[in-house]
Amino acid sequence: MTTPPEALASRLGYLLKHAQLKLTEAAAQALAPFGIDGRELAVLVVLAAESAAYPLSQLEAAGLLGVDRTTMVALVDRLEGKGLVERRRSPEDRRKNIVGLTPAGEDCLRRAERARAAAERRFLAPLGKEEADRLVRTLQILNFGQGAAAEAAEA
Amino acid sequence: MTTPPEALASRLGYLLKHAQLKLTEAAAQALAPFGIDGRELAVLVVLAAESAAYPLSQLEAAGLLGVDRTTMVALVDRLEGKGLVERRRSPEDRRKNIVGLTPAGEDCLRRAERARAAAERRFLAPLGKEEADRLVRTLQILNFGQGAAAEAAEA
DNA sequence: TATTGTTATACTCTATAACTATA
DNA sequence: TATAGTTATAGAGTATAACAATA
Repeated sequence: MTTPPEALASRLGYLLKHAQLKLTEAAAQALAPFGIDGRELAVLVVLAAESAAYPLSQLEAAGLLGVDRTTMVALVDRLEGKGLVERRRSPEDRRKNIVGLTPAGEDCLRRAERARAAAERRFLAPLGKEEADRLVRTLQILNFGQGAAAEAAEA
Repeated sequence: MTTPPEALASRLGYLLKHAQLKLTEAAAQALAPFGIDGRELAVLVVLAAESAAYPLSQLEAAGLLGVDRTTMVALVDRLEGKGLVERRRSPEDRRKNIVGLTPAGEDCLRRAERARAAAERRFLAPLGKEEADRLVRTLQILNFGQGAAAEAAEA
């Protein structure tokens, strides 16, 4: 792409969009060896984090990820096809699919997550450590508000 | 959307994506009275800014906007349908379409740009003025590098 | 009747390939 | 031959509507 005119390069919308495109591209490259993309990794992360407390149905996982239940079907289809997650009917409510990581999924998650974090660090490298941390906090405030961002900072 | 789990809420990819979605939504609402969306406004901005120097062809405008020439066709079609831009054949090279704002387009640009800027300020309001400025500079560094971001800061 | 998962369908955004008219 | 604009088409991503199984 040619350098954008100054009139665009100072717009927040442009800056956010292209920063996200650039990061998505970097993450895709980092995750390619594992055969998944960033969205699929996010599914694995949520399933692992929440399943530690209690098993998740497709709909519950979809809610946590902020995707439609029809989108979730395709997402789980792909991950199941790769042998990373498993569906099983809930014994308590036979309408529900409990979705959990397979051992291969757990392994993929661990290694892919390391690769993703490294790509994120490389992406943020032009900023200092302090400025990078501040960016994350600032974006948390914009997304969740002052309170939620402060809570996240504690964790 | 339900609150995302902590494992997602600290990911840069998630934060950038949802900040952009939120801003796009706010901009769409602010621009609705003018019958255009943020991408169409960006086209008007580029045409106005660059046409001041010399008239732009569709392909040149597409390059500045970072979109494909086929995408540009649809974009100009829509704006021409709304009476905001005009195509005319270049006398020097009859393959080229010179694209320029109509008087209605200039008027729409002025007023819509004010509304967009106001929406952007509201979006950034939870941050202080200083933190908002720093966010923009930080994103410029991530997108264009330290040098280009410094130049943009001068302007 | 309502809910979960599923399928079919459609809509947006984007890009590739092929066509046309000009050069 | 190459370029600018156009059209047709296809691929991601997402959402709505309808259906089957279950509650």
